[in-house]
Amino acid sequence: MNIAHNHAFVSEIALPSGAVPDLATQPPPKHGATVGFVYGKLREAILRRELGPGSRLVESELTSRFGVSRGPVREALRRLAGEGLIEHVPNRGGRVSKHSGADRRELFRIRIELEALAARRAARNDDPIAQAAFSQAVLRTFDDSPRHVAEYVAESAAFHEAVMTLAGNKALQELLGRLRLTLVMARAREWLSPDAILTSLREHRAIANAITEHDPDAAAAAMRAHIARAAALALS
Amino acid sequence: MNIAHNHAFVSEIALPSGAVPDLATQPPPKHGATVGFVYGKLREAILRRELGPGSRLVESELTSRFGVSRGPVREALRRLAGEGLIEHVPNRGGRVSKHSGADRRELFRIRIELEALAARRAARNDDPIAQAAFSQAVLRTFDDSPRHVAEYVAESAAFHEAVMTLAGNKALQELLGRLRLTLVMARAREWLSPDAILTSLREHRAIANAITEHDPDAAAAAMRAHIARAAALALS
DNA sequence: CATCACGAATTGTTCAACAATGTTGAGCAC
DNA sequence: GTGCTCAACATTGTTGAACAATTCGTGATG
Repeated sequence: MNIAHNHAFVSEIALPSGAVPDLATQPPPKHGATVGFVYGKLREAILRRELGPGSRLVESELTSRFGVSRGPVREALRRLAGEGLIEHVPNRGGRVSKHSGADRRELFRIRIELEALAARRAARNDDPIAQAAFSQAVLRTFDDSPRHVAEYVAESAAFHEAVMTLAGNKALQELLGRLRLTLVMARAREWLSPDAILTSLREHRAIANAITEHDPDAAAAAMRAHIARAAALALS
Repeated sequence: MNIAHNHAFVSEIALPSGAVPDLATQPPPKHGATVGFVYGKLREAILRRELGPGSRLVESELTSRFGVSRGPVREALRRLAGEGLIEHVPNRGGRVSKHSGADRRELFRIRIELEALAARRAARNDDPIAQAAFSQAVLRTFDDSPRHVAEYVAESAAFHEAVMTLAGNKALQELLGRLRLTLVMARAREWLSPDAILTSLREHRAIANAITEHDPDAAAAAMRAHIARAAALALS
């Protein structure tokens, strides 16, 4: 076997410097956490693009790199495959998924519908406790001070999370979480300008207002517009 | 351990007669198909309610019953858990999921949005080949002769499949397939009267017409109405 | 009656082996 | 050189046995 093949895990990674990812160093945690450990590490590596699209994920590589046995590795791979982050071909193992532009557009179309549904349901929620929690959670949205990109990415995730929570649809939350959109969103830094951040922030505000004013249609429409605009930016 | 516990797989099943499910008899198929085999058998048993909600799924039981080792069984269980058919509690194993009425309503709300999106996208598709395939696939819809429930369930699934295909959104198709709604739909026999079948059929027709006439809004609206009505029936 | 230790049942993980499949590359015919 | 066959080789799929860790019921103990 040739060199490139044997060192796939290292050689196919596109890293700025030659540093090998520190996937190996940590000790695998307690009993019952091994699968999650491997899953999390791989997921991170994929989202960070340390494992680029198309990279092979060879079980023996992973076992030695993480210091765990094949069982948990296989289960972690199955899980990643179930979420679409890797593709699994029988007898040929897993590779990190590649996503075409069309794929990403499809994903955003779905996300628009699901998030709009969440906004609509959230606006319909009349539980005062949940409402209070929501207001609390979206407080930051009404702060105009500038943020760094990383800050805003986290803030935005929290906002959408809050809407989802107020919507009170567990299945929806779970589904959206599993949507491979993570792959696209992970590159938010690349297209989020200070201007774009401000626009997004204002849109968040409009959505939050529509929700607290119990206007489902307005909330859904605002959310639609918000995601559609973000999608256009992300897909450009 | 007590009797009920050791025989959980059999004793907790709600079967009309005392017949033991024939899960054991078949030989596990070829290399590379073991996980899928176990997964499929379990999925079937769950959808058939041979494994009722709350039933425990003990690994050792399954290994002996299917004649495979724990590895594939665990992977099949993880997969079922990923799709929400079973719940997996660390160190306590899997149980068949129970779904509350609220859960089912949530699922239908999601399905309405996703199917409406599919109908809208399908109506927008202007590829003549795909259109021809669609027309071909939905031909049966325009046949008024009566059907048995089982026939119609399959026919309906094919119809929605055809819409999804014409929509050309793989992610959507996959997502909807994974939606635990299978659990609810599996009991369609119970609430599908001949009248309900006729109504559904006419709705399918309306949807198909809107799609072939390239009217996205009408198609989406018709699909919404169709699913909403079916949901109301299924949730009653 | 609370609680605590014990043990059985079960899951989580490891390890070593082998079977089945896919891939590669060298040699061979054309 | 091109295309083919075929035999290593790499990798996945599965098995089986073992052991560690965790949960839970139960009975002893205070």
